[in-house]
Amino acid sequence: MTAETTTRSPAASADPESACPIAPVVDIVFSRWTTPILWTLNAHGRQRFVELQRRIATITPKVLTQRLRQLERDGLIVRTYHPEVPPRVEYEISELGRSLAPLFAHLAEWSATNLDKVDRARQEYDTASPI
Amino acid sequence: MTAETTTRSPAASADPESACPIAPVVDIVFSRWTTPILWTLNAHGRQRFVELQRRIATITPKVLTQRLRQLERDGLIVRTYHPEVPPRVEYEISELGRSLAPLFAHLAEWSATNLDKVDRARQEYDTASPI
DNA sequence: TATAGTAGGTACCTAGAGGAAAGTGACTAT
DNA sequence: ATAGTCACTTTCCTCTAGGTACCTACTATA
Repeated sequence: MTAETTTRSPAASADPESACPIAPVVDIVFSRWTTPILWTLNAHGRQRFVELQRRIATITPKVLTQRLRQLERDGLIVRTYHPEVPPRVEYEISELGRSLAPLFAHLAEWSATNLDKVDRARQEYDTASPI
Repeated sequence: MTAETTTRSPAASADPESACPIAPVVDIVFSRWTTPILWTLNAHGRQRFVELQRRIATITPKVLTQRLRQLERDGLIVRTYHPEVPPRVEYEISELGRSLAPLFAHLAEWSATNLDKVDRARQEYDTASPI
């Protein structure tokens, strides 16, 4: 990550953050694989590593581990380790993570309303005369 | 996609899309550089290429062109070419793009409320005992 | 004895996104 | 004659996220 994210020079509308105030949130919430993980944990409740892996399926265990650690560090999920044999680890969404639910619902709503418009725009663009 | 088998096992939520219904929207709206561009166009109105480049600053002209083309194809922005000398091109947000504004506002609100919680969670995680 | 199951860790490697820098075309101003 | 402007385009290069494959400890079960 960019380690100098909190430098706030007043006149510097140079970096992408001052050009876009939601850039930090986008980094945290909408980086690669985080939305499927958060969505799955929110939809199906507390789950073990292999359950997540099975539900998302195209993610590799290495990357799943990375993303889970990152989400845990950001406080969006909670990891519970049970020192049994074989080991058992459970992941669940945190309160902070659950506070994203209305946002996700909003996004799903926009998707339902406008995704076909994007598709149509693409078709128009692709069939238009390439001047 | 996987369209070969007729066996529909109920647990076949394999691809990341079925695991996360908002994945397509995230791809369209929150891919790299798209949020700063959309935010800038929404905040400052119709702008020329160099204005966008100056406001976002860390983006290179090559990537800015790529992202603008992509957003135009998706119908989120409108490009207007004026065949003058020197050439003049103006970009503005489309109606479809403007429909994202409440979503962005929602995101900004979440950011204002919870970004410091993420920061605190990170500090806690980093200072915790690494068992 | 061998195998399966769990939750990862580690080493190596590749593809592709993105950055740097220079070029382009048509015209104008000096 | 030369330089400058705009909106890119092109070429080359780097860097890293992510993929593949294999490894760990431990026990129950066959």
